[in-house]
Amino acid sequence: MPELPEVEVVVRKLRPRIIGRTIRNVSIRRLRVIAPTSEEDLIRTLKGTRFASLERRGKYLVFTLQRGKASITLLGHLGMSGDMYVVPQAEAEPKHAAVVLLLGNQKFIYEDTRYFGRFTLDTKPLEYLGPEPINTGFRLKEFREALRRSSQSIKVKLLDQCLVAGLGNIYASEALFRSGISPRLPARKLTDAQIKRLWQMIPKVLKHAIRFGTTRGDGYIGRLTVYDRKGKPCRVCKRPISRIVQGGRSTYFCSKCQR
DNA sequence: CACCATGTTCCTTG
DNA sequence: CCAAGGAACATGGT
Repeated sequence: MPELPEVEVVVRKLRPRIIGRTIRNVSIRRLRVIAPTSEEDLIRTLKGTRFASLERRGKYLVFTLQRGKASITLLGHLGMSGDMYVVPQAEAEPKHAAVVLLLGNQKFIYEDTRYFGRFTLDTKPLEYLGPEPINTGFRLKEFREALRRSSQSIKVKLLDQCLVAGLGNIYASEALFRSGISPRLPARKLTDAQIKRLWQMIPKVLKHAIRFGTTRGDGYIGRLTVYDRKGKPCRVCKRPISRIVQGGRSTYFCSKCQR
């Protein structure tokens, strides 16, 4: 999926194109993405409302809609392969359109090849999210205490959205590389210095990705330091990058630079 | 055909 | 009860 940086880029582009616009019609092309909301409920709730705001929370898109004075929250998530954008009403729809909203002469498209994402009225997932790693709320003390309480490997722990919201498989590897920490190290074994370094690097890695892009835009994966570079020379020491599996997912790292 | 993929949730196991 | 591990979800790329 798009991780925090990719979601942030989608939100920034989407925001000016939808704010103030009214939803004239709602078309659900794949029921799974609106669960647990029902099709009837979603259509009835959204039709005739106006987009008032759009914010990002972790990897979620939080839409606020208004109908008169009443306010409605709609939660979006891009799963592994989702995207949301606005196109002219006449434009052909993508093969894997999941939800289409008619906005007068334009339409909002949520497309998702694998349909792992969400477009729903159920906002429960937001309650379990940890702090935002950029802008506000990411405190060193809380981060340190949470790591102390876990025996999971630090790489797997970083994917826990309760710890910090928005890191995914790519940026977890990237942040650990830049912090010089082995992904296999149990979270509770990190030294205070390592924790501080990781706490500092997480926002840096994410902000850098928002600014320069990595996995989106033209489908091109830009300058990632370690992710997907198995066997290629470490950009720092030239030794080949390793790939291991943790929690069923790939981790890339440099066994020399990361202890 | 085999294996891999930016995520989350549910079920099983210990 | 809790933590950890693995499968499932669905489609496509190599």
